Amino acid sequence: MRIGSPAPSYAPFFRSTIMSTERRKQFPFDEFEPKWQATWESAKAFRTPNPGDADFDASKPKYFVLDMFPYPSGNGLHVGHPEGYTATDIIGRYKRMNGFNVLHPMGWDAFGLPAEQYAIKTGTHPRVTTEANVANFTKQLKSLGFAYDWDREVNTTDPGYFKWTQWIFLKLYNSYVGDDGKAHPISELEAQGLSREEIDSRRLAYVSEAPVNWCPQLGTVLANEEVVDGKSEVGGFPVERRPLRQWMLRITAFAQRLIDELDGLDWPESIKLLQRNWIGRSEGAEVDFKVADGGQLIRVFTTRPDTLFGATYMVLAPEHMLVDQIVTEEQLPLVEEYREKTARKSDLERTELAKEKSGVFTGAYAINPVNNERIPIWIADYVLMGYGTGAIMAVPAHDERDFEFAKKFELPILQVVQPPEGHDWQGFTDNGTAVNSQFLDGLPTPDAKRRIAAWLEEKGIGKKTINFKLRDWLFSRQRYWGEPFPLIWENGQHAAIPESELPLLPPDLEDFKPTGTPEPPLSKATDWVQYSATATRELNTMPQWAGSCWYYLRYCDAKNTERFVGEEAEKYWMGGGKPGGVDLYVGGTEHAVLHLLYARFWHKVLFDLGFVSTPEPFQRLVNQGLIMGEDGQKMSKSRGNVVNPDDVVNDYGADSLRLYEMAMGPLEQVKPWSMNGVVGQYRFLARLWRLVMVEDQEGEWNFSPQLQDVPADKNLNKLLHKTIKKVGEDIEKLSFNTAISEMMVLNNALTQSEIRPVATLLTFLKVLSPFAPHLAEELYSIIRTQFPQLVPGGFVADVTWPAYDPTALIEDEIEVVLQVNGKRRDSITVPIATPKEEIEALALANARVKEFTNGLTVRKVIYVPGKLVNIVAN
RNA sequence: GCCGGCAUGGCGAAAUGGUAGACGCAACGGACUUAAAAUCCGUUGGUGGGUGACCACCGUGUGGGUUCGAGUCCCACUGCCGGUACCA
Repeated sequence: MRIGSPAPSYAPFFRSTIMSTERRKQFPFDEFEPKWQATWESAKAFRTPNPGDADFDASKPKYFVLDMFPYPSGNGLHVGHPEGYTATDIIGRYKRMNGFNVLHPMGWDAFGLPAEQYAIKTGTHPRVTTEANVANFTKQLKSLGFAYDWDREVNTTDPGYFKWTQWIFLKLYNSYVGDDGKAHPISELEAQGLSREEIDSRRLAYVSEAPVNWCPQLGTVLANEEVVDGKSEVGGFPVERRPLRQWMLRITAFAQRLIDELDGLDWPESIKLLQRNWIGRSEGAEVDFKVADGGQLIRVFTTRPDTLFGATYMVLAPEHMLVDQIVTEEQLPLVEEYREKTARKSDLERTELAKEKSGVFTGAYAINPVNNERIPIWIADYVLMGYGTGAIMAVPAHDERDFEFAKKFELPILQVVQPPEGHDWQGFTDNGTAVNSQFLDGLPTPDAKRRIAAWLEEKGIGKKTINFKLRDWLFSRQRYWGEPFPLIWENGQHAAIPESELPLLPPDLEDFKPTGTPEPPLSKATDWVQYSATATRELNTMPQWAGSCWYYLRYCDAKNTERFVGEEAEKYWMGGGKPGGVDLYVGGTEHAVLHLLYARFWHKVLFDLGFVSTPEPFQRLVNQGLIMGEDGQKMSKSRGNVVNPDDVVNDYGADSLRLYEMAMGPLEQVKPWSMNGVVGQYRFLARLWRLVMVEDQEGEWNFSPQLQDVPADKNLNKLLHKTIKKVGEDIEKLSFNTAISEMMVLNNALTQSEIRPVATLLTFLKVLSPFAPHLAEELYSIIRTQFPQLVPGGFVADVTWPAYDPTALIEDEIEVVLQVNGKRRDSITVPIATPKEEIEALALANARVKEFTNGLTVRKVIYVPGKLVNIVAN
């Protein structure tokens, strides 16, 4: 394809016929933006060759710049989307211009609830809805001129994609974590002769009974996001927790690595902290308490074993297995009632509504192993079955929750920690000194912890332990629109289907209505369910997170039918000698824990099994800030403050939108939208356009006679090189807003000069091109028609980033600010090479300085080279 | 409650410990126009003074501190935004 040879011709704009709704365009972006988008597309301008391709240049370094791919909702693009996308596009284009092979792809996280809910309502197959939404999103994204390699587009609902999601699941299913903390193939356990039960209990994907949100009125299982305050979002019916056979992923086996290996990543510290807190490592000890009379053991976890002497009662989670065994006949009715009541409550109710502590005495007692005291055993919902051992020793004197509970039920409170001066010991939870604790007395808390741990271990009744808040990942959903599990059930046992049967497509259902039982909708496809005469398929589907756990890998080799990603492609794009493979990952903070933790988990499993070459997926992470509405509120349909990017593109063009999204402020910051701000960027681009083009009487744009092939004067040249330098540095720092300001300064200077040197303008366009690629491309090609000898063929997107000339930046003279006692009083302009002594002398002799030092003694003269002189006098 | 982030003109913002407010918006004045829009030129933190070029003082949420010098560093506090919530 030949580029840019025909001279431009634009239709005149008839002002009189154009109404206010269709305001007159200040430059014909509506013509050239679609033109360049089509040109880039047909020229495959942003196709990225892979290792092995004929046009692949292995000598270039790689740069993998990634956006969090969107869920293609029916609402279309939101102005929040192009914020991150523009940032990565600028980086990607800039890196290309700097000689990198850039991988900058886009795709669709397209499984999910809304399409299924729409199907239930209208009967439209989710595939149809999804296709339409993807088409709309694609059109919208293409209208913004992003330099994606569309050949690498991925879609999580595409069988060619989810074949590999299912394949990775089978890897998880067929792996376990060894003593080395790494994933290994399950075949190793088989070789050791372990039983089927033992093997199943160690798989990274395993079956467990877990509670789901069951809504009897709606006759369906609900996702967490469909439950609001314990009621269904639709209809407001009560939702119960009901245990159901579920698939779980053993992410907890990676908890420590998920914490430790954050260290090598260039992520915001706040996000690392969020992940660490989510994983929630806590060091403590497990202690066994004997049940008096019964003899059963109750194991508790505590971070404060040093307070063991202060344990005056115990609490079991209501669901705790031992409750049935130890409860006395007398207390049984109360305990039963309490257990039933808590079972009905959702997690939300248990926490948010239970401000007031509740609980019931079981009638049983336990023996405190340190002093053989009999202490009562209670059940209470403030002890959670899912954390630790589901049982605690209560030390009311030094734990807020136990303190509250003990006060309410009038249980004894015994001091065992002496706080520092000025603190009340009741409810004191910090470090202090052990008291009333026999052999621990006088020890500071950390020492007491060590001492008691040793003692417990010696007696064989406890040991140091580490606990994590992180739970295993509930991986199954009772939904239609998700990846089916590549598993079957036969004689009550599960088994994987052969890899050759992947992808396992979901059955083509026509009836999407809930089954009315907790059975997943796939159960309706009776033919599909029957795998063989004796085996049936697993009916659950995977959660939406599944597809997004590995999509970045698929981008490296999106069309590979043999492997989830080709080895060579993976090594090249994900390699680079750092822990993480993706060089820059931009997305919202809402994924700080779940998506980013799940993806890291899968990646580590794949790494351990030798399928990928780095231990971490994402080296550098940046969170873009939320864009608020013009009213400063979060954008939402109900507030009516949503801005549609299509409207902005229509009125001001894609380049204006791109520029505005970047000029708003720092990328990471939360900031409000302003349509006037868009206009500012639009005017900037229009002014730049008019540097090259002038409008005649008929409203036709012609090449400007002010643009001439003459050398730039010294000041303009200095400004140009300053701009090249600053914009390049700012892009590297992701400070796009200040880069744009600097380009505006250059633009303003050019506007004000009578003659505009064409070489200056061409360089300016190169610097502008990552930000406003359409206008840059258009003006570049227009200038080529007038100065063919100055403008080589090809896209401006393909040119080399201009190098700035440091010599052009050298100032002949510098302005030195004169301060007296830190206050600016005057400034002097001196030749650059003026020695320090001379500048100081000039400063002291300065009339204004004298005025303010008059009558004072000069104590000190501070000279900051090239900047200022501060005279200290009193 | 706990954790994190933010606080600068009328507004969005900018400032390696060194001239606070670059750049943009809005506003105001002027040029062009029959007129308006657009465009171009200029003014624009506050208070006070001067006919004027200018000058002084005050000013980065509040109060202290470090420093020759603080929007920037330290301590204490206030307000707003986000996350999280009985994790023993």
